[in-house]
Amino acid sequence: MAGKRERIAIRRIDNLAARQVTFSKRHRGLFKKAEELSILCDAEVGLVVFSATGKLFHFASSSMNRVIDRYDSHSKTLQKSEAPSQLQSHVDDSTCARLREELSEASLKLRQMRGEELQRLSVQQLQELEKTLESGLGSVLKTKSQKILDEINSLERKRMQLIEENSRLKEQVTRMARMETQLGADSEVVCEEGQSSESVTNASYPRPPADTNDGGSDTSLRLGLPLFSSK
Amino acid sequence: MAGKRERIAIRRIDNLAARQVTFSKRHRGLFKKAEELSILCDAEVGLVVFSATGKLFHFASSSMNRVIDRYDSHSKTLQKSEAPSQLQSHVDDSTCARLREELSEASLKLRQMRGEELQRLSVQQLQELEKTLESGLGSVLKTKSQKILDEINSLERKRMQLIEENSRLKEQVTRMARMETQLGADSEVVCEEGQSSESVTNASYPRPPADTNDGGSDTSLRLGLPLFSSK
DNA sequence: AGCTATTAATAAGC
DNA sequence: TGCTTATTAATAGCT
Repeated sequence: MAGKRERIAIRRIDNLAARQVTFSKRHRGLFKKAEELSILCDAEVGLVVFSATGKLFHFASSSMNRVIDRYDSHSKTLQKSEAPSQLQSHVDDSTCARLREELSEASLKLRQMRGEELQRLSVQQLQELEKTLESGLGSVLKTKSQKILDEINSLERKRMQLIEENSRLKEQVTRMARMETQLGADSEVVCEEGQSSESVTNASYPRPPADTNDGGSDTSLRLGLPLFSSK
Repeated sequence: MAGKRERIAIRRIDNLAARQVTFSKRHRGLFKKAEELSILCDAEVGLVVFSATGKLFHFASSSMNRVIDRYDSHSKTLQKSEAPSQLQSHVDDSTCARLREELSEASLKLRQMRGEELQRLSVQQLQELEKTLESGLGSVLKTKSQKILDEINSLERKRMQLIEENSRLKEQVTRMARMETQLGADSEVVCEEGQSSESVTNASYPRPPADTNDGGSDTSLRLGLPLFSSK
């Protein structure tokens, strides 16, 4: 009854509860280490963390304001010549309040689309959300399919060009070899390192421009839709 | 040829060289963990460290300015005595700008989750989005199933209560009818409009409280998950 | 800078 | 949220 721990990948933890537990554990660890560093090594440390739910945690070996000031003066050669009463832009508070409201609403919707905080929704609302998600998922799959198709086509085009070029080169090599032969046996020049003309096909070329994304790790791309969409 | 490590006390390391070495090791560890926390737990993290020699190191999951702004606006709830030259509340422009930024970012994400503006995303990003949507959809379906189940159970309970009450009433009616008969045939009082005792079972009751949601239009609720989830 | 012996952090499970 | 344990990760003391 204990920890069968496996190393976890460093990517957003999907499960809400697990994410919160991990946050609680790791944020303690992080703050502890921050404090230790500041004490052991006589460093000035400032650490600010906002949890996914917006809660604020902070630590500063001296004071946060001091750390921030020092940070600003270090990173900024940018002038702060705004001392006088800046009257210009001054967006009023109501605008800001509205922005806050809109933002919190958008955040809630995002969390709900990720499957969190659904309890308060009615069956009707859940139904709508479901429809939205399904439709969104459909678009994503379609777009992904299209992009992959495009990529395949592009690669195919490049391949054909290379094959063509390859043929030309091969022909040229053959021609030159024949000329060599006709000129008599002077000295080996063309096929120096045992590279026969047949192997030209497999010779390595410089990488095609861009698309260096080999990403050899993921062969499990689920397309989820007919590759050749009917659009 | 290796580490006989003893646990060290957390106090300033006197030896300069040792202190610098420890700083170099620990500060890397600290930044790594800060980044991991921000990724794993979807937290916004800002970390600033000045070494004893005055060198600056910093990390921010978003941007340092953003973290500092957010920190300020959080802690600002306490102090009002600032900016003497200006009208007090005056949430400064940078806060507002940050809000705007966050809002537009959230909106974009929302649109993308709904299947819009996907063209700029890479296949990798689309893949991530797909996973998020699928996971969200799963949660929605699960929640919906649960709510529907709850509703069914609730209705069933109410039905049973009504049946019970109905039985009682039926019995009472029968008893009263019998009394009528015994008292002789004075005049018809109980069953005035040809409503026989048998029909009581089908009599209309006032609607059960709440749950007036008849919603007769949608009989196509797709649950999409086993109704009896195993969670 | 590298290299281990050890300690510290922490993923899972209650 | 707190506790426990199996494992992995960080790192103190040397070279």
